Amino acid sequence: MSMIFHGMKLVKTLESSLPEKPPESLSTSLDEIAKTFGDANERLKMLLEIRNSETALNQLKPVVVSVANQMLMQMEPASMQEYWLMCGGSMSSRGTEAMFQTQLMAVDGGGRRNLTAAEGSGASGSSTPRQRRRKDEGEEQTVLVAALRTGNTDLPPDDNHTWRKYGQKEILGSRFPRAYYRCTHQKLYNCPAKKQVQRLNDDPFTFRVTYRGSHTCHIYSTAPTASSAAPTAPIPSVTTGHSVDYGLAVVDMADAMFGSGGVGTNMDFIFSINDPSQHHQRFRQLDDGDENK
DNA sequence: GACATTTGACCACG
DNA sequence: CGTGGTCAAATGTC
Repeated sequence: MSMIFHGMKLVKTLESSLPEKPPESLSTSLDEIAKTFGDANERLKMLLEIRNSETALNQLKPVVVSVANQMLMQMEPASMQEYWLMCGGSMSSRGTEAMFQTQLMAVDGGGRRNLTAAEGSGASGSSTPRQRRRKDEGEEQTVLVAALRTGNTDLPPDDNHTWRKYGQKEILGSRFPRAYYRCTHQKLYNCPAKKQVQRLNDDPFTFRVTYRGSHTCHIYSTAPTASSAAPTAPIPSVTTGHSVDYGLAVVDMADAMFGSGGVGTNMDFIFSINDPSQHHQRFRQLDDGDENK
């Protein structure tokens, strides 16, 4: 939408200066307009792709389509301009090439298990098997993130949290291994946040990042929304001073603009528009055929 | 020495 | 029993 508005603005500018426009700059302006609308059309197609995948996604995310439609139908120019500015500021301050993120939030509705004691007991062969947590209850949030195209493209884009890698696993049907990270402050502040990073099969320059658990080692300027329904005792004294929580700030911003769906199910599409002339990323359908079995 | 990463093994779960 | 998530010893880095 913002790109369309931008294109319209260019058209108006051109229109007002048309009589005295020299042919060279006229050509430049037309090129710019054509490119802007072309890019907007490309993104529109992504959204339509999302809508068309309703059937597949509905099993998991009943609200996907409505939110996509909100994007398409209900955005107001004023808020779009604001959104544009917010995105631009946020992204430029980070200096990342992640141009396009799709956020998918879900709440695990599954049952929870009682975890027994014996945490941290011995290694293999011990008579008391160590406790292994599985099936983290709470929300799960999946984000498609463009990989850095310069430097080490193996590294997942920075999300302003410090993560410690604790595992890597070959995943059936995936060309690339899945990496497992947990919050660096897990021990210190009992922070339960974790994330998984997985390259997409058909686009090595895109990561699927799945966040689990919300950070309790951080302070948010705005109250986290559905993504942190029940945070466990935030630590007020922990102010790292290093920038804002980009990942969750994005969610908050999207919530503020679109409004959250019901508890636990909504989908926010984040277009990070640092430089609108670059968006090599294409939306990937979140279906099973895409990658994992 | 403290902390992060690697990696094979362990174990929960379907 | 296969798969995926986690553990923890070994190793690397600062």
